[in-house]
Amino acid sequence: MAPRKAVNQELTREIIMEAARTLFVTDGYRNVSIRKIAAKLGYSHGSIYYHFQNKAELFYALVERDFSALNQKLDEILAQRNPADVKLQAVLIGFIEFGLTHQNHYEIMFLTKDEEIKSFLNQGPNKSYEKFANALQTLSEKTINVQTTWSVFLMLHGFVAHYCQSGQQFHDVRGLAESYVNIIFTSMLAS
Amino acid sequence: MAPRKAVNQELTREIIMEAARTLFVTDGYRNVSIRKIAAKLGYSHGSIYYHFQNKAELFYALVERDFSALNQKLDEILAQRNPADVKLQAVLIGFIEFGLTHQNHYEIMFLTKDEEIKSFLNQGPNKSYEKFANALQTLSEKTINVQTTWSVFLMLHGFVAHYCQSGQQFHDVRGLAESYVNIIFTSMLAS
DNA sequence: CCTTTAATTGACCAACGTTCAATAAAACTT
DNA sequence: AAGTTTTATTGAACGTTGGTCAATTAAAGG
Repeated sequence: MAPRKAVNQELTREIIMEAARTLFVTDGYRNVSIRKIAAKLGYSHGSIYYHFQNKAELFYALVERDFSALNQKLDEILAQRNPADVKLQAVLIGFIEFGLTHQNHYEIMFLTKDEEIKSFLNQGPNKSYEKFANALQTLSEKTINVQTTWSVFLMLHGFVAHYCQSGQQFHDVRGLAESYVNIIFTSMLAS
Repeated sequence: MAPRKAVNQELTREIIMEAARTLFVTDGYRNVSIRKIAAKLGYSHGSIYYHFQNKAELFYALVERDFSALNQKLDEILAQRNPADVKLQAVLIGFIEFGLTHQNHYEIMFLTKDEEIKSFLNQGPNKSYEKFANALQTLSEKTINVQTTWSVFLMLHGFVAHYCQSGQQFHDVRGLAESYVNIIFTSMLAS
């Protein structure tokens, strides 16, 4: 009943994700519809479903890369030739910076309640947390226990979650983030 | 074109809110539709809009009471005849308990990005935070500054936000919450 | 040139939030 | 009691969403 597009460019997962990403970054998961993505690319909405099984899979494909980016960021900080305490603070502030410069991504990575999305998350959050926890253990020379490590994560999460919600950018709250991290930092050493 | 319901019971905001609340508590904002609420009450969906201007207003009306409940909870803790440090810990754990026993409410109170909902929030979150901050200031005998107070809030928020997302109940994480609060508590005194 | 496969389309579905003219019940007025 | 006004309810309608799928044709392989 319906023709097929002339072949100037076939759709690929890459092309779709590229279009989806820019919409996603500015508008967030809920305000981006499959139809808008298709319209932006000049295709019908049905074609998206040939490449992705549903909206959740498409957006998880974007977010999967963000887990890699976060993991890589942690690795880079660890690879710096700096004193352990400097690197430790860099890890803490780095996590906040990541969260606030990819707010809509962070939301899906660590904040969504959507069951459909969660079904795609797999081990992404766990793996990133493992990296984070290892970094803390290493840099503190094992002086902090798992309970404290987890608590530090939750504290950072609280900061990111709040400023995600308020919509402020990282550069707006850099100073706050630094003193927040300082409080966490000193309380880590005390334990 | 359409008749009007026989008069066994006229709809009121109260009745609607009551029906909405039970659905809301179990299913969350996004999974509760105006149509489901109306169906549960045996009315047409249009009738809801006579009593509430839209979905956001209806659910904010529910959440408004939760701000009162939270404020009241804080007042009750402050009114206890206990040492200040005991009350201080009760405030911290009380906030977490509140958040995790009203997860879908907490989400709208402190976690939503939905602009329509935010437009109804007004001073609700600020007012509750003021109460919380005052409690901290009073109970710590002014030894903590505003920056620390705000940080303590963000830390608690992180705990609640995470376990809201994971869907666990307060009684499942009571132990964790207590040690988390202890870490915060000792770091407060250190500052 | 013929056949097969792969990709695209758009009609279609169920559900959503929201609006609104039509309606009738209820409350007033006389 | 009759007439009028107000108030609450209805459901059709609109636009939008995520998702499905038979029909179709472009491209690939023979």
